[in-house]
Amino acid sequence: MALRTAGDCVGYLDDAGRYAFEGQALTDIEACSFDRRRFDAVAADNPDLAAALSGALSSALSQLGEAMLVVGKLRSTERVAHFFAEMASLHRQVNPERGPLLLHMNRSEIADYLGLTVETVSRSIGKLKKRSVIGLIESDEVIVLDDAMLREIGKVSGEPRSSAVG
Amino acid sequence: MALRTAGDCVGYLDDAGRYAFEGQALTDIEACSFDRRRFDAVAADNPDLAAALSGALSSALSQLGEAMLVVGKLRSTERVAHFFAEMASLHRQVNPERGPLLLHMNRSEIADYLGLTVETVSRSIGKLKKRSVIGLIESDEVIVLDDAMLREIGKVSGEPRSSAVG
DNA sequence: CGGGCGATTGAAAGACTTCAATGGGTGTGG
DNA sequence: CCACACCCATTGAAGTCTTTCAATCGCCCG
Repeated sequence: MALRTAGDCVGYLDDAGRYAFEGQALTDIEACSFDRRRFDAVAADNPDLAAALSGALSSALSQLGEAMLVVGKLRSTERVAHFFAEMASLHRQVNPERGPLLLHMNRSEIADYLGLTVETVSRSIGKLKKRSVIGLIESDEVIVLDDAMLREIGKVSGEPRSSAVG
Repeated sequence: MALRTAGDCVGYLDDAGRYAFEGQALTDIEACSFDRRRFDAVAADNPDLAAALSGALSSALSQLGEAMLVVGKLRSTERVAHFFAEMASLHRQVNPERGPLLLHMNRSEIADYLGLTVETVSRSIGKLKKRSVIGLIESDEVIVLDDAMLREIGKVSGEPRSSAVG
């Protein structure tokens, strides 16, 4: 339900206080995990760490809130545009040099992430391509041709549901 | 994007570390707010409080995750059923005695909460009523006639999208 | 009684899904 | 080395669901 990149924390404590996490790595990764008891002990002595943890949780919360709005209020092509914009943002964050955006996800995974079907995703990508907002090198290698337009299309606005941005 | 009831915490810290919250009270409420600096100081000395705060955040996170699935994978009538089930659950939690469920929301607010239109919500409620899953006293006073069925209809399952529960 | 607001209902249009078929790439076995 | 099977992406057509546009109904209030 959310995308993470290098340096991010994952997981949370469920209602029973147990660590909960489900995820899938899109690339090779390195990850650290900590013993809960010892981590809490350290956190108790380091207000900064506790604050950072709380910050991570808050950040995840606002990210999920954003995703809710995307899924609840955006049409298929708009959702796909938002997804690409999000991906591009993460990509820049880790990989400053300009280069094609590697999705590391096939259509089926994208569809699942956006609550759509494979076919709709494919058609939406087609529209974005035809409008020259993006370009495709491979089916999972994207070039953002018009970042401003991409963000505009994928933007969540308060209006009902008809911002068919030309 | 989420429903809260008596005793719940609201709000979180945004990326800049500032308190962020938007909400709407459906009934008269009493609320407490705390000075951030002093609260943090107290939390630093009370690991239990810090843990409770972290728990509240985690709980909000899992609640939002659930909502994501509802909005992303359920059809209109299923979403409405889920909403009623959720409402009924909160209602029981605060108000154990059997009684009609007061929504405190009009159709427009429900529609917004579920990412649907007023008309669709109205039609979905009509279907639930016709199937004798719920009954209406007033437009915002509901009686749950078949709680099991309500939960079944509003359940998020892994299957694609065609569990037209008879 | 008329006006206004919320809810419901109907009809048509629009969007997405589902079913079905095709094309491109890759990997395997003959 | 090539043929074939397979997976993924794309495209087409039909079907289903939701939205949009409109009209009606009931209720409360002035």
